[in-house]
Amino acid sequence: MVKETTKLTDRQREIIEAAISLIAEKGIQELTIKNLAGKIGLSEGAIYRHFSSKLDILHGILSTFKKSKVNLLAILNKNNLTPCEKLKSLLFERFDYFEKYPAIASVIFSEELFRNDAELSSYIHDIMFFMQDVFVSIILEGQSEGIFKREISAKIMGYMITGAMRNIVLRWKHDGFSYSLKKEGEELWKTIEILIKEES
Amino acid sequence: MVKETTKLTDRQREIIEAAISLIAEKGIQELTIKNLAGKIGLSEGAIYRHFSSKLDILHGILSTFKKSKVNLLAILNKNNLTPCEKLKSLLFERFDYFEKYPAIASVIFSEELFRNDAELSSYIHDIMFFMQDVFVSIILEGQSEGIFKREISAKIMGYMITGAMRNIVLRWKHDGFSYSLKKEGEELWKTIEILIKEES
Amino acid sequence: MVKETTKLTDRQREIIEAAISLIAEKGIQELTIKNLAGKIGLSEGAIYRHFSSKLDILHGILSTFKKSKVNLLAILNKNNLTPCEKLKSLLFERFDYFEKYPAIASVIFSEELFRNDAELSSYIHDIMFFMQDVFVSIILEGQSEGIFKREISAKIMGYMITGAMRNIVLRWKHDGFSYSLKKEGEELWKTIEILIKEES
Amino acid sequence: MVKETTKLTDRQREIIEAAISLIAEKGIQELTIKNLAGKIGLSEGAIYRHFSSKLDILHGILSTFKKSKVNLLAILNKNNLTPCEKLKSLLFERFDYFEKYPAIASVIFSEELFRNDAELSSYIHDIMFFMQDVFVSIILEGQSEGIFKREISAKIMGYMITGAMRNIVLRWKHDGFSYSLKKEGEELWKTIEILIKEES
DNA sequence: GATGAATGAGAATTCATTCAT
DNA sequence: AATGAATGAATTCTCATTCAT
Repeated sequence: MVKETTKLTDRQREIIEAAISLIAEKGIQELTIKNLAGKIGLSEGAIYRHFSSKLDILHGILSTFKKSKVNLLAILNKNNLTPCEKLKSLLFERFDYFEKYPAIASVIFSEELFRNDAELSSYIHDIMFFMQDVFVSIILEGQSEGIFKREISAKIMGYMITGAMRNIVLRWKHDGFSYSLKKEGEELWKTIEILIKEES
Repeated sequence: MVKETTKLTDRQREIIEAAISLIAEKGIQELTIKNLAGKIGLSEGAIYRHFSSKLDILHGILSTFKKSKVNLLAILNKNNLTPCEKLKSLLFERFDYFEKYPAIASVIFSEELFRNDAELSSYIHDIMFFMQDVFVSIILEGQSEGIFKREISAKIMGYMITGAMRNIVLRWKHDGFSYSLKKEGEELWKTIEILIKEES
Repeated sequence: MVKETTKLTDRQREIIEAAISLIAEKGIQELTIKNLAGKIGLSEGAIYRHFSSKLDILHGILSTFKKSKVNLLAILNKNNLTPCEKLKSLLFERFDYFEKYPAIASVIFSEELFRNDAELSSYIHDIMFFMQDVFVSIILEGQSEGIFKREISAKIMGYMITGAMRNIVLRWKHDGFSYSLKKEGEELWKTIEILIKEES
Repeated sequence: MVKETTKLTDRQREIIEAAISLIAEKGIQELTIKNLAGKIGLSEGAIYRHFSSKLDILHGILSTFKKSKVNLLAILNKNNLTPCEKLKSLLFERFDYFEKYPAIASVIFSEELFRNDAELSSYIHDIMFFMQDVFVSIILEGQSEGIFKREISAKIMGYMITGAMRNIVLRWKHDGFSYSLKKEGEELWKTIEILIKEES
């Protein structure tokens, strides 16, 4: 079993990356040990040198996702930023990340794929909920500072922002990654800013 | 092959309902002919008297979803409603529907599940995009009438609304359908109303 | 069980004919109750009103073949014909028959198709061997009258004649029944005549 | 997919041999993956490590048959042989081969068995037609040299010879391989020789 | 580390046959 | 007579996993 704290070997990283892109390209049903081994150029048996089971590989994938939480927290804790700036950089950080790793973007928004295993399922929900929570806490901060509208529900606003991100990313994927995701992110931000800011 | 226009027999409806709730409860991987037959109390072979293949059943499921499009259009075309009222009834209609058919709600927001088959995949994307488009067209209407903020992107707003709906429904499911979805819908509407309305 | 002596009903005949042409067109693997019923426009269950089992249908097919034995015997016993004339009319009778019922021709030469069931297997071998025997007895007759070469083996000659017939018919079928089988039969007869006749 | 040019592994050869004898003993309907695996003492799944599909196995069988073409061509090209000698050695070579591999003999003459798949069907027809053509070309050679009767049709003669071979082999099989096929071959040759040779 | 053969469980599907209506 | 639903066995094939080399 790959412990979360354990550093991954090069081979393990390679396998996880291959698994992610396999899912991103063709869906979870194509993530078979055979396809995975084929993609890397290993035999099927060899995979088991590096992961004790397929489930273990899926865990590895989700651990990878979890790592990106660190970036979020860094932003959240930059005290020199206003809530508005925080919100913006958070959003842009996410879109940058997804543009850089489209395969991960495809997979991270497909929670349902992991429904089979209880542990995996709660794992990915954690990740999604954490992202929402980060947004919510910034919004609350902004509301308490009086720069964001106080009458709206921060929780709902969190849902709206992460939901919109998901829709944008998945449509981007559906369109074959054919345009700049960053620009979509800027458009999203513009609208959020207008919506959320308290009239001064 | 089950034609879209064909009326389904009772058995076919029964099978599709069983399939939807199987997916909702345990995920698409549990949708096997064996489980399906077991759930209904039939032999595996018997399923094939009613659907020519498993794919055909999945088509049947998606057709069921598509039918709910009709409700949306009915609202869209109620000319005596203001855009604001339209938006509200649309939202509530959806939440009512999902509360009534939680299994469908679980499945309809899991586009990725159908990625295996190209036809199914585009089918479900159609359904999702259609819902977004309906929201967008109402928002545009409201903007042109000057009652919704003109500076925001209607498309983005559509993404935010459907995205929020999805997040709410999935969290509701994740929490075991333990509270009223309707109330969540009302909360969502309250926030949307505040955000979108032009200050008079 | 359909007794051999029993007269077939119209429906039974219809079913057997459909079965034969199904085999002729697409091979024995396509002879399923479903296909058969579909070809006639009946339900699958209905077939069992007329035959107690699929095996029974196959028996019916072979009985049909067996009936054509009668024609052969009639020729064999025409005492006013010389062995040479008998041989010729026998040959032509067969080619006429096959040209008229190409489906039967396709099937009767495919003994192997019936290998599954011991009874059917010996049945069809009977038919084939009977045909060979008829040829052999005529050849022997001709040899004893001194008009056919005495040094050749009548049995081998029988093999050669029926074997050639089979090859001609199957190639004819392979070529899509696109030319006259009768002409091929004449060519065959011309060669046989030359080969077999004693120089006078 | 097993390429024709690819050397087969030991296991592949073993599987193909088992398949051929299974067909020979009990007919094509008994050639199931289960029976095949059972005969070799493997699990069903294991078969698929060596052949990608059942069709692939059937291709393998036919490739085996095709290889015996080489022997025929070798005889055809022995320039020091007279047409008469060529014909004789060809015939004997075939009977030797069939006596050595009775299973193959059973199968090679059952073209109809492979009718299911278009490719297989044309494949086996190729093999049969090739054998006929080899006989025809030798007969034509003999006719042009004036040692075979010129008035007979070489094509028909080819049909007669291969047809007789088939009848002899299948009767031999039907009789449980209980006598020497070689002797039958000699009898056939004696008759052919008498029939075909020009009186000097 | 890596390979390749093997396994056993399970998947979708087909088929002959039965039976209530 | 005929239908339509149902069954149970069989079939091809896939997959995660194991293990000797």
